[in-house]
Amino acid sequence: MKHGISPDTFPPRSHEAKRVSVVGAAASVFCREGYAGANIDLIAAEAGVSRQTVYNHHGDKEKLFVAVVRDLTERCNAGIFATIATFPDQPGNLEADLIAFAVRMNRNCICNRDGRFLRKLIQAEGERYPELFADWREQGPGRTWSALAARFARLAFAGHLSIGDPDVAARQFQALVNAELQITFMLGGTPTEEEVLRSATNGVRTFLSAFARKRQPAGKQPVLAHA
Amino acid sequence: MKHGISPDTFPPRSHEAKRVSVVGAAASVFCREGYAGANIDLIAAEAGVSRQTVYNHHGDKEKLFVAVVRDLTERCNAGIFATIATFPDQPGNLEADLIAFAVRMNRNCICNRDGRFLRKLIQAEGERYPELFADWREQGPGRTWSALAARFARLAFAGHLSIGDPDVAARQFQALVNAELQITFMLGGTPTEEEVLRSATNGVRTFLSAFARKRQPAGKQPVLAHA
DNA sequence: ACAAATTTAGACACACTTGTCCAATTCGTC
DNA sequence: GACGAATTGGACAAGTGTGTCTAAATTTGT
Repeated sequence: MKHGISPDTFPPRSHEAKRVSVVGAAASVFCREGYAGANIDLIAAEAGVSRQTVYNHHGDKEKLFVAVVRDLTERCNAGIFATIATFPDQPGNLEADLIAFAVRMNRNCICNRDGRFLRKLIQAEGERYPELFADWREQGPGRTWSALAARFARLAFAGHLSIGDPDVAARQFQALVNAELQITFMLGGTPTEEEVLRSATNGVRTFLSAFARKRQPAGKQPVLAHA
Repeated sequence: MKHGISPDTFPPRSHEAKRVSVVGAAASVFCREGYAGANIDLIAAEAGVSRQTVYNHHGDKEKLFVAVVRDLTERCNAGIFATIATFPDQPGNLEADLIAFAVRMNRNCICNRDGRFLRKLIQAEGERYPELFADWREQGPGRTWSALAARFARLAFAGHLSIGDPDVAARQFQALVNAELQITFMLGGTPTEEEVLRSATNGVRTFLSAFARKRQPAGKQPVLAHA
């Protein structure tokens, strides 16, 4: 059964496939039940492997937890940076472009599986494993905020916005755009596409009301006059 | 020892005092360790009572957890409404008054012991006990948001602000004022007085930039020109 | 098809936790 | 000082979870 085209992708497939399957199931169970409440047997069952395989691959409950956090952190950061790369540097319609960007950010980074899981793990276990989340804090918020701030600074430099401190503006943008999703996030739920769009729309409009450039060529004001 | 003035407050003191002591210790341990990780022996030790006393008073781990949540919800809501009562209806200096209000809200409701504990319990166990947090959601966010929105509506009606939807404005006010505290909140920390003040100041300034009334008597613009 | 590595199911020891029971002690009240 | 209620510390059974071990079954590479 080694003739070129085999239905299973690769020789070392099952092994690696099981590893990621275990990490995925572990993320789900750790988030649902908390670290203390998580049960290795349940993780193994949910991953479709035996308990012994879990121990063979990751050795320990705590090591498995660390692997889960590292995995989530890595994928979440990648997603956030990929989305920041789609920031509208030369906006046609500033309001519409920023709303679309905010929706992308929410859908691909904040509300997706990895984002919700990582957020919950940080909230639940962040105090108990401070050193574990240190590199999340450095490479996550530490880098993404300034990356986003740089994009807003460029937008201001190009004359589309009037911003005092780009770091503050970036954080306030995020806060405004998620303002109406806080309670849903708190309870671990996933907001509907419509809720995301409405929160983003309201947030971007307020953001632009506050940061629209003060002096602009006559007759070329950005379109904000909906509400 | 029942003569009017006794050093210990009341006849039925020890009994009730122990009850609240247990609930307080339980809140602390449930938050630190999660429901599954919380240990009755540890709660008893932290409350300074024996394990049997915990069972005598609350009967069950789950009943104790419910008592903790009810207690926290009640006190938090009381604090929030008491603070909303101090909303500046007739502001002398709108910016300064709103900043002071935001700082009060943070210090007395969001960052204090009860606020942090309740938030963490909701985030950690909200999915697993949906019915338990139902009345929190109704009487907590459900009422406090509209109470705050009503205050902003009055402020707009009196001509101090130009607001489209008061509910949206109230949520965005909260989001802006806490924008720079999100990461600290996530990790369960307590921001410093200075961080609270800075976040509130930046948030209120942006809020007023967005919602300052559009037409105002000449020469009476609110003071926003710091940054 | 064969040999090596991996996976599996089950049993197992060990530790921990919950909730109960009970005798001894302490506390509040008269 | 004495009575009754509450509290304490400890022992206890039952259940659960972690991590290890083993022999059998399966999969993988050659």
